Amino acid sequence: MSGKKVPDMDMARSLALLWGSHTKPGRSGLTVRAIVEAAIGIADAEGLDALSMRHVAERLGVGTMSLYTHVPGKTELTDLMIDAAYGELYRDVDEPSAQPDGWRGALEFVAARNWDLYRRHPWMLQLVTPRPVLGPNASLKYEAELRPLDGIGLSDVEMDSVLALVLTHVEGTARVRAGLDQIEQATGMNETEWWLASAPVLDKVMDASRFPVASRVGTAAGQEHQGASDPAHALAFGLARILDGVADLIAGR
Amino acid sequence: MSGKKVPDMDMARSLALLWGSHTKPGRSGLTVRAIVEAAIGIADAEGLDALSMRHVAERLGVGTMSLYTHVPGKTELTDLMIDAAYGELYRDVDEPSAQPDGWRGALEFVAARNWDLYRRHPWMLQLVTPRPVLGPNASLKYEAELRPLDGIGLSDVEMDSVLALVLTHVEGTARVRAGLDQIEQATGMNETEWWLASAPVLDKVMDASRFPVASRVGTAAGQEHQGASDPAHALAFGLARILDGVADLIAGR
DNA sequence: TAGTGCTTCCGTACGTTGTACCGTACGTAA
DNA sequence: TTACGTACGGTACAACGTACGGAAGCACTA
Repeated sequence: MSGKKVPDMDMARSLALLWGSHTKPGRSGLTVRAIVEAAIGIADAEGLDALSMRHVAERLGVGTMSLYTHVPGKTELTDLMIDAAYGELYRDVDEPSAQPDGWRGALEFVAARNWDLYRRHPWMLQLVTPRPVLGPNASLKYEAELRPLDGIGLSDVEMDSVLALVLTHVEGTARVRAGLDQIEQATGMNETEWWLASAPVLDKVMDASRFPVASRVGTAAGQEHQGASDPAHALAFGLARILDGVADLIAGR
Repeated sequence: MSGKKVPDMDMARSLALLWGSHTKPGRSGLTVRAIVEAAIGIADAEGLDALSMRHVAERLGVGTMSLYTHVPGKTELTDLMIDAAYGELYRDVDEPSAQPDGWRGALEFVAARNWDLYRRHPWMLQLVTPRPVLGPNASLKYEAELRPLDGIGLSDVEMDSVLALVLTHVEGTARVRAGLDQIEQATGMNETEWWLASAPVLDKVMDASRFPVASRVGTAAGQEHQGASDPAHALAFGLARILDGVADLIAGR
């Protein structure tokens, strides 16, 4: 009952790290910023599984334990990585609301930007936590993505719900996309090749007599997407349905 | 260039395990089924992080390496866990299509069942891979969930897309829910307590002068949900919008 | 019944991981 | 020049998945 961590302390420490300006480099040039950049480089190139403190230290030409002088632990490092990545999203806070085609065009833009971000940094999908990382870029992201929804007939709570819905959809489809990429990299077999190779197995599994609808639809969808799933198509299709539903909500006022 | 695994071999082995009837217990009573059940018990109670081969063996009163006689490795074990969990979903293949209120009621039922499944087995959210686990229960799930969408004016590909959209939405919101539970268990602080405690920090982060919309909407949503997010509300709100959008698609024919 | 062989069981060991602990060595201020 | 504080990093520990090889029990045949 006593080994419990005190969240306040951790949070204060994380916040100081996230918001603290760049500390001066020590005698070996080691900086929080440099550590974060090295970590992101590794995660981008080799995946989150390859991200170890030893690996980061090695890339920086530094002893492993030296990292702990600047960063409390791996958890805080990943928080810093996430906030740094959020910084890539928008040029300025009005970029989404400046898009053409009103709130619909803006949400499509937001979806595309988040999708691209996840494609560049697929490791983010393994690190996202329900409680937001309260870094300097998270607030800006939230403001930028909310502005186009202001004054179109939604309540404040609805604005938040609509944005969350779109972001959850993008995250879900991006996760599938990232998973496919990871499998392809691991096995050297892309989705289409896999689908073609496992067609006979799928036919047996999807027994047409026991599962008539599944076998028919599965075959049609497989042919269309040349694989078990097509995340890019799912993103577009789902977003269109969601935005139609939001339009209904607004029109119902 | 030679250490690459041959997917076909792995797949054949996995399929044999998934579909193979229960092998007879050896001289210590060890069975694939028993191993899977023990693993699920651990993952349910202590989370996926606590699921180790040593732990499973300990629970069964068996040497760690004995497990490898019955299961090739941890990856295959988790595949078996997932398929076993899918078996809990539906009483029979017509349960979703027998729901009242047509395709809409059926999809709401499907969403609720998947949501409940993820609440019972939150570890599934950390294991789901884009390529389906081709076990005996996956096909049944697919058929059961597709049937209510048959003959309502959607093409085959659209049926698959609509189902995938709903399932992705449920998975995304359930992931948030599971994340909150995990944090609460780790810190002993529930979402509302955390939100109340970090209100001053949030006020500073969401500077009302720089981020007027974010601070206003964030406050409203926070008050409404008594926390940074409310997955159950997000599930219902999002599903309503999605189903409205699907209705538009059908009506547009 | 004795022998033979196959399968099941499992102890040991290796290479990983995050990080606690503590000694060393350097840059800066007095 | 001396002294202090901080940055650096070597070693060590517990936990992980699992390769390897020995030991032991069961089902057969002779």
